[in-house]
Amino acid sequence: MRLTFTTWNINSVRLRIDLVARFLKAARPDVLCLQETKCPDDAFPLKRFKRLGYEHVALNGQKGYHGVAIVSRVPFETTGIRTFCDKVDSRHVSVEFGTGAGLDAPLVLHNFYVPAGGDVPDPAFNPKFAHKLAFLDEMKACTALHPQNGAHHMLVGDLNVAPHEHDVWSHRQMLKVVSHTPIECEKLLDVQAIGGWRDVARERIPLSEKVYTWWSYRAADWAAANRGRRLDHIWVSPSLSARVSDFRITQAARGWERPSDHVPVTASLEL
DNA sequence: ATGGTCGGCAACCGA
Repeated sequence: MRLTFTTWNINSVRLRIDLVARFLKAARPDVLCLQETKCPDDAFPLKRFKRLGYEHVALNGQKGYHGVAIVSRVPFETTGIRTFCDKVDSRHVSVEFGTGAGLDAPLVLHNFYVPAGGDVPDPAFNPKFAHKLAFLDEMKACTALHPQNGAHHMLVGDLNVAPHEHDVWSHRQMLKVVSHTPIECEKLLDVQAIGGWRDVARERIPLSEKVYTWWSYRAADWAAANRGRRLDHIWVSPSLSARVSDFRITQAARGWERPSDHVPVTASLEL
């Protein structure tokens, strides 16, 4: 069977629910992982997702900031929420799909919203950057994110780091800009390496090619400037690497009316 | 070199 997964930082799920519906009707992923829902769980637009065919929902929201959600057409069996850096921030939710749906092994899916880290790339002067680095250190130390048993694993989300040279529009001009500083790139790649994760985008698109999933709201013309960054990621365990049959970035969504500054990133797996 | 724009929620904070 084929399962399709999308990750999208929606920057308010309530404000942009019509854009979500537009994407879901066109792309029909089986599973949608959202970040920055900015929505308490009791205000999440459940009915709209149900009408669209997404009846299974795992929520970790909070008022005003952050917030993650997984909505699915396929039932999942268990859900989990992890906290990092002793904060109650809603930055993680996971679900496990069982073999009942036709998979040859269970599949654990982690959805993350890593802290953005503020503006000043020095942890001694900027507590938000210190928090981001500590968050990445905790991800590295988290054994649940070191997939090594018989299950399949995926880790998706807005990781707020563009780790490779061509994950940003200008490596040279971004070296001191939070999201592409050497220390956070190294830490994110450490999380990836210790878990044995495969970066789906970079397994399919050469490192020499520019790839972006985010374009700033502050550009007068985002498409003309094209000063993007690849902040949104889909990682899979080695057991799934050869089963990825499609990967796409829906860049057109950045040009929709009142868009998120992030676009949907989608991978299909043959399970 | 600097400031540029969003969303939440009601003055700024976070991005």
